[in-house]
Amino acid sequence: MQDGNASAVSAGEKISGSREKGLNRVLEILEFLHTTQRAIGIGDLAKGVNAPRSTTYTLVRSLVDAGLLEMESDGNRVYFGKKLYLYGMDYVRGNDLLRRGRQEVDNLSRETGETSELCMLQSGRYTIVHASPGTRPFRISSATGLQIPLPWTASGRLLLAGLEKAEIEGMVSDDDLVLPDGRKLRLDDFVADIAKAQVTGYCVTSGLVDAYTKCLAAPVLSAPGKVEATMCLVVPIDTSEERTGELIGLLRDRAARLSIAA
Amino acid sequence: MQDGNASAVSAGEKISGSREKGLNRVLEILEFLHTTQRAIGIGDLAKGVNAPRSTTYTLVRSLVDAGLLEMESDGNRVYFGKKLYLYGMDYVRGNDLLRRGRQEVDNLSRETGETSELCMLQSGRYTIVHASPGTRPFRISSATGLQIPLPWTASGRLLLAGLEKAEIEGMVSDDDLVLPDGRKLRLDDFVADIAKAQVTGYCVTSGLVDAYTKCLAAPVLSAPGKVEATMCLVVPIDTSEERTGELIGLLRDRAARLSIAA
DNA sequence: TGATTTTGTCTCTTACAAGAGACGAGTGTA
DNA sequence: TACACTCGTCTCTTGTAAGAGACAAAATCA
Repeated sequence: MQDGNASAVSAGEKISGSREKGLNRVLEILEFLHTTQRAIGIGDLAKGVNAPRSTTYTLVRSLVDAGLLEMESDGNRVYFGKKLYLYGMDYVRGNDLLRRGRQEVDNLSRETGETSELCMLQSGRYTIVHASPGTRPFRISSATGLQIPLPWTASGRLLLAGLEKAEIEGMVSDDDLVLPDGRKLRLDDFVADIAKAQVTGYCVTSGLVDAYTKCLAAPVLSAPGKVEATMCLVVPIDTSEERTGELIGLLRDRAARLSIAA
Repeated sequence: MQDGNASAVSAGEKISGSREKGLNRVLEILEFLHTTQRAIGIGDLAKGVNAPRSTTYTLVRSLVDAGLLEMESDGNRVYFGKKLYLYGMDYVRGNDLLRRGRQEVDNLSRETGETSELCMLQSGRYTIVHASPGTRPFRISSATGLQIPLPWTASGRLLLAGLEKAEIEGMVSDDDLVLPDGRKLRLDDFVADIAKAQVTGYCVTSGLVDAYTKCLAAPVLSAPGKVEATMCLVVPIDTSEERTGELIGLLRDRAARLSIAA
């Protein structure tokens, strides 16, 4: 319900930018930096998150002092800091699934030569948590941390397994149902896909995110029925039936291996 | 000057806990979780950071919603969340030195079999940014993210190269000068060590952190004279002169390689 | 079983942080 | 040389978030 805050960089946001809580501003700043993926001047940052300049200066100073952000050597632009890296490593350490998942993904893409990813739900959004590029001449795009509408992906269909239709509806906006090429998915079809994927224990989508790839995904379970993550392979759309089948088998095997330990 | 906030879990903190800014509370919470290295109940968390319970609940909810923290499945305890991991990866991506440094460290410990580390200053504190365990039967302790008083380490002597004595004094508390075994270092000796290390271009300390290891370190420069990081090897204290020399040579070579690109 | 602590939620007050805006010092650019 | 920027710092006001505390419900203990 109130996850709207995180989602939009500057969406509705009510009428004006009345008095906003400092912490929220900070969360917006972090999210903004995450999307820009580069250091940015404080003035621009203020514009970007739609915050008053004076406030932004104050907050950024706090964050820099704390080490969550770092000032570029030019003394103006800022980006993520070492502290966030350390906290992130703490997260990895405390999270078996992620640690082992990264490993498996790296193995998988080395063995198959295909792009491989570990995906999870991140506050209601589909997120590529770790990606390994594979060895194809054309590097199939996909960066760690990227967030994509659930209906565009095979993993999305697995991650929502077991949820009520109403819940699914709540997590998918109308925009999400519009594919990159302009086609519009029907929510009912999406829900049906999810149910089907849950039964078959894997999912394949073709030409959804772009016209040249298909996506194979298998679920990683934390408890019977509870999908914690997915592993997936992104392969050229003209990959043969046979090889696709092999890859799915391999993928399901590795995903199942990840599922073993709680 | 005001880095005191991060250092002490519950130190002086002035008389009472008058009205504290939400953001600061959050920073304390993160730091607290970083030191405990495990999920913790919200009540305990409030105690730990010395914050009112009601406030803590509010802040934690915000952070969980934002994905910076995650609620354990028991629905009470919290720990770092996926978002922090993603931000951390952004940091790595945007930071050539760290990315390549991790690589070099991993290589180095594989080649030598010794524990190897990449270290940096983190808001005035010595921090092990990345560590690779080596293959010795006794795993020499050292975890990523660990913070240690500067005077206890060889790297510390290199990282402070070029600073004025006054600056050094400001970054080193009296407690920092007391070694784990109770011996007390003289500040002047420490300052002298730093000057010497700068000239020789490497540093070796024996039996400082513990009686069984010595630490070899070499500086990574971001600009002529500016020490950005150090690489170091932690080896048994009885390692021969000859092998120590070899290792230092190797270390300096790799550190220099890291120094090349800005 | 009742006594005691802990947990999560709510309400109300006021101390104080967020924000508006002014300012002087830089930096282009016409 | 003026003009139009942006940058970093300050001051003052007021809307509001931090905090104290009360509660019911759940858990823990004896």
